[in-house]
Amino acid sequence: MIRTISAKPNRANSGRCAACAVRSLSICGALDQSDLAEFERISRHVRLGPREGLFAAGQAASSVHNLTEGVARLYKLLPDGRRQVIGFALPGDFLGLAPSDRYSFSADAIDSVSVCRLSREAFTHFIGQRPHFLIRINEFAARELMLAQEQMLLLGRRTAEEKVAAFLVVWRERLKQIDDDRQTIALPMSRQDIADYLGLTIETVSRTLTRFEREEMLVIVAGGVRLLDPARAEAMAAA
Amino acid sequence: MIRTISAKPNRANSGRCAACAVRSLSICGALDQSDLAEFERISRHVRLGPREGLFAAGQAASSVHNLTEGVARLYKLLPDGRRQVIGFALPGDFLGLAPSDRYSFSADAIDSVSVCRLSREAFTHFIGQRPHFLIRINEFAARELMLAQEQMLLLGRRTAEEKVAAFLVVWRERLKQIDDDRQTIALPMSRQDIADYLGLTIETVSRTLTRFEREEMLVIVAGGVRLLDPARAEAMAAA
DNA sequence: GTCGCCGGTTGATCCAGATCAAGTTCGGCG
DNA sequence: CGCCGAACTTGATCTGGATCAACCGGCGAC
Repeated sequence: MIRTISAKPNRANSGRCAACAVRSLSICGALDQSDLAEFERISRHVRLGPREGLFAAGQAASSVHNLTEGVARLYKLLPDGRRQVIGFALPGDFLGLAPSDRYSFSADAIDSVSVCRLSREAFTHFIGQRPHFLIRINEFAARELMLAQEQMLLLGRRTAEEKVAAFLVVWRERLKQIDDDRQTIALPMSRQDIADYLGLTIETVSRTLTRFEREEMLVIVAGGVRLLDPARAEAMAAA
Repeated sequence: MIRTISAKPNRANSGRCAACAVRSLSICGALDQSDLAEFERISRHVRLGPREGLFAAGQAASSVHNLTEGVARLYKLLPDGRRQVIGFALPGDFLGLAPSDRYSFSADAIDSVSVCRLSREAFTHFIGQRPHFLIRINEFAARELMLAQEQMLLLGRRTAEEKVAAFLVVWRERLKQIDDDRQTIALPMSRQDIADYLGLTIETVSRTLTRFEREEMLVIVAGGVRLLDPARAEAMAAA
């Protein structure tokens, strides 16, 4: 009886992965039909509301996650409460490259988020059987690492103005990649999140955006900004 | 004839990898006897003097490197010359996780450095045949990524004092891991390198170290520092 | 030797961005 | 509707670390 119940969600979700809108963007892009069926069997679809946590730093890293919908913030905290947002995860992003058995950062939903959750154990076994999948994971890791290095340059050596401009340019590029190519750049995260991502205060982010608006580089709208002068933003971001 | 000449260095170096002091620390720790022979065949041993470049950002990423001796600095430059050191590579470290076909950062020798250099092509082929090796590479990538995230926290949210203390503590730990466990922490890199790593100026690094010395937390010696009060340094580094 | 240079230290001053302190806007809710 | 609170903006002031400017000391060239 228990076996039947536990099998049920999988049957109900049959084809879930095959129908996944972000499959080709995600690590699952490297999986064929039969791989996909197995992946679906070992993964569980989870929905989270705004502000709900996916996992927290220090917890046993029992699961890996594949984001399919929404935006998540990834961050680290110092004992006194200072926070560094180390990234924003978008659909297609994989959260599970951990070198230890504990999460080294926390992740929570910004808006409504959907993820595929797999036990780390099952995931490790799964990848061990599939070298092409491992290569894919590797590519993702290398890309993450390059982004992290770019962010170090930003945090260590750029001015507030450059930081905000670079953030907008890179974020726009990422949204474009997941096919959200509107003139308005959606900013689902709060000013505080942006500040903690850029190593600034909320006031500096706010002032800088206001100034960009005054200088007619962009317009601040509900839930985002509209870039009027992308070239200028890109120039600021570049140096 | 050409074939004989090109085979010669390999024969001369036979057993080079088997005798490698840092093999167990490096990605090669995942290789068995026969893997190792093949790895040796496709790799070339290169020595570099102080300040010599391993590769530069923007160049075609034709090689991957495995550091076996010495210390290298990895860094990114902005068009106006501002520099961010994104890491220091020690024996056992692997430089080759690139998501694109161009190097995204530059690397050069700080002191005398030895590396194993492999063509990216041969390396890609090599790992494709060896899933256990891929898993090892993955572990290295995950560790790199975690270090990068820790560094983002440092760059974005820590004070100058915390940055310098954290740098010393982490660096000491790394030296310990490669069996350089002396009371004196060797600092082969310049003050400028440290400043560019921590997102500070050379003056601030110098002043902070001098103050630590005045406060009897450490003693500045030629080529490094001697930690008198590691507990205090660790407390500073923690928060 | 001693000259010059390079890496490092130290001091005085400056300023970008933090901090402190009000406003303002807006969406949710009785 | 009007009240509340959260998110954001704006203004005034402060300060940690940058910048500017000597200076020191060791060492390699000659």
